[in-house]
Amino acid sequence: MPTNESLHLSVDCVLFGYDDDGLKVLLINQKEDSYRDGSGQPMSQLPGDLILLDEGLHEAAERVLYELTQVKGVYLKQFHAYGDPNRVKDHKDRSWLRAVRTKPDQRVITVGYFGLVSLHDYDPQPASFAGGVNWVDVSDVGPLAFDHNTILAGAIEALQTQLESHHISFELLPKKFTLSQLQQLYETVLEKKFDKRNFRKNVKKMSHVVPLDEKQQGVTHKPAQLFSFNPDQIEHD
Amino acid sequence: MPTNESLHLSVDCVLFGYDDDGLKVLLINQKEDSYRDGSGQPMSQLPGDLILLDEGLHEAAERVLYELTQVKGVYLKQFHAYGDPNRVKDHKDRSWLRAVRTKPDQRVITVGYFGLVSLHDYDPQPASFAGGVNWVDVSDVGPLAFDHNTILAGAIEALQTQLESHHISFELLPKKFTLSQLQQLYETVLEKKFDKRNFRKNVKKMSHVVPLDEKQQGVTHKPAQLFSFNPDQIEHD
DNA sequence: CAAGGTAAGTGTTATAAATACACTTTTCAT
DNA sequence: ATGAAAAGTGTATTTATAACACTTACCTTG
Repeated sequence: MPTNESLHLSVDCVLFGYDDDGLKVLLINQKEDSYRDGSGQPMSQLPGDLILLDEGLHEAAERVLYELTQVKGVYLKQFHAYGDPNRVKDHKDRSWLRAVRTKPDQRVITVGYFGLVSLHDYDPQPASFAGGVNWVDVSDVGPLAFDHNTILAGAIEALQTQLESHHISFELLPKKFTLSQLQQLYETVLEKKFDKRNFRKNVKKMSHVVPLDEKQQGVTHKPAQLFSFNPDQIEHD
Repeated sequence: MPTNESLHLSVDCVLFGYDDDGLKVLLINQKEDSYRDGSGQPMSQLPGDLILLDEGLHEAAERVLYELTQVKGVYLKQFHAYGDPNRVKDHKDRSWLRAVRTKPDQRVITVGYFGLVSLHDYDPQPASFAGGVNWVDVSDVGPLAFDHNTILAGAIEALQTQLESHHISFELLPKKFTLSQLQQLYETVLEKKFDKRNFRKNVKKMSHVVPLDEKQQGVTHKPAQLFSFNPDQIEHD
């Protein structure tokens, strides 16, 4: 039985997009008709690619995302490497690999990166050369190719952990945001409710969240005070 | 100028060993005389190896440690992947690579694992086929080969973070331990002092630390109560 | 066998952080 | 002018953290 002669390395990117409508993840589904799951649905996967010989891991993740979304400067963070020798050998994944890779049997180790973009200000215009590119609500994600459900779960966990410890929430919000938006973001990502008054008390202690001389406009209720992040105030690691 | 034609993957293990004497890390120094730093000192490095084609990442880390220390069942956790294209190309590292690798110019991406062992009960007997194998106090570690100082720093950070969030302290302690030993472990790893009474108050709240009907013996002072970890009480992720 | 050395063990008070909880205000729409 | 809708605001309670010093048990030695 012929097995892999060599070993390849890829990055897979879990790009989270957030707007008032929820937390989404960018998925692509392959054009190839043959690549469908049992029920004939085209199967989705995380954007990823083999890394080039002279590029770093972070660089590779940036390239993958740029090629897909044309967006640069996305916050990106490595969270885990996945190296099960059989991670790309599931039956359901074979047909697509045969269609798209010269060596479908090669073993691929992948390094997972998660990225954060705000979907408020603009839509990162998925460049859809690779087939359909969709933002899918994280709670509506169905079965993905390979071990991509596992990778997504790892990314969500990393995002939850880091939302509290590092100051990354602003990567998911518009430049100017209300405290209710900030609270909703926390509630969505961490999947729990916060008390409004207590939440705001805590925000007041954060020196990197600064109130603007500006109010929300065009709403049918009392307009909220706008805030922004002051990057200078963020303590880095 | 010929550059890498292929890309290889290794694991590097940061094996932490703890005893009443401090936190150590297992380093190997290469036999090859040629492999010395500027001042003629033999250079040390973290134990690591290319992964085999049919083995998983975790498995590979287990193998590397088993080959070096003959110890199985070590707590092992992946913490980061390092993939700078030039990470093994530093001048200081070339001579050894030429001596030991068939393709010294190949690019190597490495996945870092940290491991924890208690040095109280026994000495894991470094199997020294690979040259000198030494436990070095983490604060005495000098310059290492490749980017291994960076990797070590990453491992220490991961250990610090996880000592508090996950319950891994017992991996570094003898099966039966005193509260003073536990406190010292925390103080050593986290590099800060704790108040004895407050520390013990907190430990009493941890259901996975259980008092034994047994006291310390052979000490020249009031013998301490012994405790152990109850693995059933540890909430897993 | 008494005295001294050594680390173990123990409680209280003060300060800070987290939680629980309900009404008033501002704007827009009708 | 009225109603709808979300913004905005304060206090009291509970819980966690922090600071702090003396007594106890065992071993050693003289």
